[in-house]
Amino acid sequence: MSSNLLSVHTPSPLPNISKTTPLYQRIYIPNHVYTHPSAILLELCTSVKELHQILPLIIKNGFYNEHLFQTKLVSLFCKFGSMVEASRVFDPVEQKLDVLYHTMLKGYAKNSTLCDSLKFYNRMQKDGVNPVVYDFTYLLQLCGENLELEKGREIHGMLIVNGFESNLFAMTSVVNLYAKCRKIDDACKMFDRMPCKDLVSWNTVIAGYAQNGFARKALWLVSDMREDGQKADSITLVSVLPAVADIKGLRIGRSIHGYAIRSGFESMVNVSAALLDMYFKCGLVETGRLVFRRMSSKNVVSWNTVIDGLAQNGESEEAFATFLKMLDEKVEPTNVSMMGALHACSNLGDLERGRFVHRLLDQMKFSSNVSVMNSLISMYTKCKRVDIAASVFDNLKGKTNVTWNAMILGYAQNGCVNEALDLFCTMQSEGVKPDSFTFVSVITALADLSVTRQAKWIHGLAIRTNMDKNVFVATALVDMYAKCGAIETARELFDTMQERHVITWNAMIDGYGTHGLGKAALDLFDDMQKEASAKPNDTTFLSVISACSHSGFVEEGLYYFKTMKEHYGFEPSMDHYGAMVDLLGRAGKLDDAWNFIHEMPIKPGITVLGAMLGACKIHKNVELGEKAADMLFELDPDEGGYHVLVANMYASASMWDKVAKVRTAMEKKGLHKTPGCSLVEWRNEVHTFYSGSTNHPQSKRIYAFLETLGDEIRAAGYVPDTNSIHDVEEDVKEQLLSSHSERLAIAFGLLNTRHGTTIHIRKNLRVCGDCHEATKYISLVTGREIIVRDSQRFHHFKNGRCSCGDYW
DNA sequence: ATAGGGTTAG
Repeated sequence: MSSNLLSVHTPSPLPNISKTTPLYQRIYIPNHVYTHPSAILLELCTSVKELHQILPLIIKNGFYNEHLFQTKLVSLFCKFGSMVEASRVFDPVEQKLDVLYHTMLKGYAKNSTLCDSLKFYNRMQKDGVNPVVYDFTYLLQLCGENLELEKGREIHGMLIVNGFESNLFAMTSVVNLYAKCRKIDDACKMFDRMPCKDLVSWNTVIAGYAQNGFARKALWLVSDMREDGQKADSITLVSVLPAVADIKGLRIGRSIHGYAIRSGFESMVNVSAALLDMYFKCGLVETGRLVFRRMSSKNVVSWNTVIDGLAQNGESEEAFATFLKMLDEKVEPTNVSMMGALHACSNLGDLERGRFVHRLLDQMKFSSNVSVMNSLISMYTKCKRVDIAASVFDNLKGKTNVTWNAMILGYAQNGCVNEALDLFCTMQSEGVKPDSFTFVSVITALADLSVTRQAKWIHGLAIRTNMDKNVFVATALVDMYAKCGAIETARELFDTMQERHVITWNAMIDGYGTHGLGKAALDLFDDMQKEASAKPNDTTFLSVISACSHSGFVEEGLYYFKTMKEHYGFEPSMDHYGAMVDLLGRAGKLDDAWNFIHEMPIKPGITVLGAMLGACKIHKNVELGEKAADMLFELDPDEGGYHVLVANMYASASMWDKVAKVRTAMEKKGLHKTPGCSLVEWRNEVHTFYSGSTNHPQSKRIYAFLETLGDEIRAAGYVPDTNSIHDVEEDVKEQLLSSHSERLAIAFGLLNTRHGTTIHIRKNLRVCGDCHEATKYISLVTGREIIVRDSQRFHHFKNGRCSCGDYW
């Protein structure tokens, strides 16, 4: 027996004794009323072990057969989670009081399965004990937690049989049961039937609506509740604030905050955490910071909320710094803290700090927490290290469907389509059911690949598993078809969707944009503005502006940029500025683009300067191009593509010494030109061609065909643009150009498909000017339609013209 | 009897 348990003679830990305390629990000491020491000892117990140490004392004093001691013992064993010990006390009792049964039932409900609890309930009935309200509330709570709707309905029935139909407590539990089982209409019906309602029942139904996605209804109920004469308490606030966050109802959120301050609930950690979360979800970072700073008491939850809130609002540097500050202030991090820190590292793409968190969570024994490990996998894939992610994945025990999804998505986002598909199959063979997340990941991977056959396969699978009803999945399908060049199919799917989300509209608008169908994109955007269910967001405007850019709609682009800022109040991001520079630059308004860059309120980033450089290359403006390149390389982009762009710009102006300089600089930095690669699908197989490659089985035939084709298109008026090549003879230059990967792929397609078949090509880089010109003529002389998807957009070649109108 | 930070999607 531990010494502190024996030192009960000090009066301080004694519970107060009231007039209703049974006499046999008291002993009399002159001038003082004290509880019997054995009872006090029981009160002080905190574990089964300590309880066993007290037991001999109780037996020695002859209290073991006292009903109250028996009940207390059972209740304590139940509290400590040991139903075996509780039964050991319960079973031998000969004359069991009803209260002993009720205590046992509570124990079962808290510690055991629903099945065991119901078994005990049946035994209790057989023994002739009448159930009390609490028996039902505990059983219903258990049903709610385990989403056991059918069993819950049975208990609801039993409760009516026993006459508790209008009991406040019982009915509140019933309302809670239906709400938890996502039967909010039933919950509401029961709530309406309640003859009188108190704060708890109002809170229950409010939380029910909030958790079932009916945010506005939840907010309505709060005012109904106040009309009913109930004052919102901290639980009401904590229940309703997530609903405010759901609908980004800042105004109502602020007024709730005001009420929290006036009523004094704001000082409660859980209330202020809910407020914090609401502000971050509404995007009010500054207010979030303020609330956090003002919090008089912070706990782990408050820290975690701020860390993740910052990460979600693009303040990942600050999020990570906050995580470190939390460690510094000796707040013990939880799994949620680790996930927040990993989230920040993912956003930053910072492998170094990501690895630091990995080491930390190994030390702190979080490696067995699946959720943390899922975030870890995601972090490594976002930092482009699928290899490390895969090793974490392989070694992880107790994978959930989320783990599989994170890994499949990781592969998909890193261009490892085959690995993603393989894992998708393995997942199913191991009996893990793919969900909407899985489908979105796989569809994204296939969109990248643009293989029609596989596109149809996953679409079919989505239909068979009823996944196509999910908005995210359906949107991914729309995006995939658009990326496969099947823009009409994408639109058909879009039109048949029952529910459309902002992202659905964005995907379709973007699809039209990349196909050069600017008019269709803008028409759709008009439709969207008429639709009440989908409000445009900042991404919508990015798609709209880039659609204008691809179609040369300069005026319209400028108009929508203005509308976005002034009418919709969206602050332009770096991507928006990039799209605007692209819009002006592509259209040849290089000076306007350059001025635009200088008038930007933020420092131009890589996307902006890259767009400027690209425009300078197209329009052969070396002077501005050099300036843009200088600013760009100061930002140190780790991509070889920009150097190649500069080199090509100099080449097209025949400035060969400068070309050589850029090449040397590239070598020094260890950057390489990404080799050009084109894919074409034929007879259920994907054929890959690299620039100048001769390893294809049909290689000889292809090159021979290209030569005759070359003669034909030259006869039709094609003039090779050999300006961009130096150091070799004219005929070799022409040969080099005609062996670009897309030409090989096109030749292969023409040779192997029937006349009239459209040829689909997928290229990893931007189509070069000469190939673009040549393909126009090829479409003319062969009478074939050729669709090329390059890294920027689609080109539909038909009758000697391209859909991009030479805007690309 | 009521709530309470969180893992994968564009």
